[in-house]
Amino acid sequence: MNRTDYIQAAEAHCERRGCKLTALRRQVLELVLRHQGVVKAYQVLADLQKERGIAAPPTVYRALDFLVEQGLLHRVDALNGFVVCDHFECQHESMILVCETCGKVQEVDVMAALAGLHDVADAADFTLSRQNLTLTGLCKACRI
Amino acid sequence: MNRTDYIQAAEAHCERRGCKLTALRRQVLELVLRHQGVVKAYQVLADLQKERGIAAPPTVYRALDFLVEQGLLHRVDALNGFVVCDHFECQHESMILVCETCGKVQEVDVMAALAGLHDVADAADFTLSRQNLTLTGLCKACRI
DNA sequence: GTCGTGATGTTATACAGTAACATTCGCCAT
DNA sequence: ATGGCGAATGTTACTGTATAACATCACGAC
Repeated sequence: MNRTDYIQAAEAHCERRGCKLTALRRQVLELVLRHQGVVKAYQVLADLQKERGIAAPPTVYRALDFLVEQGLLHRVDALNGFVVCDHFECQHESMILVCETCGKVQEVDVMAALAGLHDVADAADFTLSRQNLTLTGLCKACRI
Repeated sequence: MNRTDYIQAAEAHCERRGCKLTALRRQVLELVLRHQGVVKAYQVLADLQKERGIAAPPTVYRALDFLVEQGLLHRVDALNGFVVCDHFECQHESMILVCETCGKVQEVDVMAALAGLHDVADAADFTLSRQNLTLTGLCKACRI
């Protein structure tokens, strides 16, 4: 899916969920798309400032929070960053793999593996929220 | 295991690993133990200042980093916090469950479930680091 | 119109973490 | 003992991350 298609799909996705991908939110989403991998909020802020003059932290944080809420982005806690989700349509939980060496990120579907975690949580009388796991390790290229 | 026993075991644990649980590090560990659940670095800093007058952020961060390295604490990325590990002796990977409502934390052993995650990662040509997962959800009490 | 609601702008500040350098402490080789 | 080394701690200052609180704007419902 190219960038334009993605944005269009994202817009429809928001519409279906009863909210709007406004101009600002779209602009922030585009800025995140332009990077590959994890982006930091203040990087987005800097980019945004280049494009539209002044902008303050709350502006980008509000947009990023919205995009995460809609499932268009995932927050990567371990890195204080954000990464695009390219399958926001389907409801799969997923696992985000972050390479400790090169920083590259990949997202994989893990319904099966997560079932095991849910079992363990159930055994501990704990109900997991829907969530995307972020795990760190070494990608193929860096492992060599 | 009570607090005193824990500290003693922790001290021995460090000794075995060829490093020292110094007075400062022990004091920080005690401060973390005093809370239940997740503690923030600046909370520890404030506590430390109450006990010994001035203290600066690097002082507690260095101690916390050391304790995490020794396996005595886990970092909880999602909360920018730290939590005591009560089984630092065994090498199990574990899963930390954080209740979204009451903030209580429990740690459970999940070798089996993690095996599934490792399989998925392998399939993606990705080598996971040893790590402790942090998942959010609702604990028994808050689910009602 | 105007009112309510949601989005955005603005200011200021709180919270989190680290770089860089100074100082102290414990140890041990001489 | 002493001087020198490495690890730990102290100190200053800063960078990065995030949010509170309030002002303003856009726009549809009535």
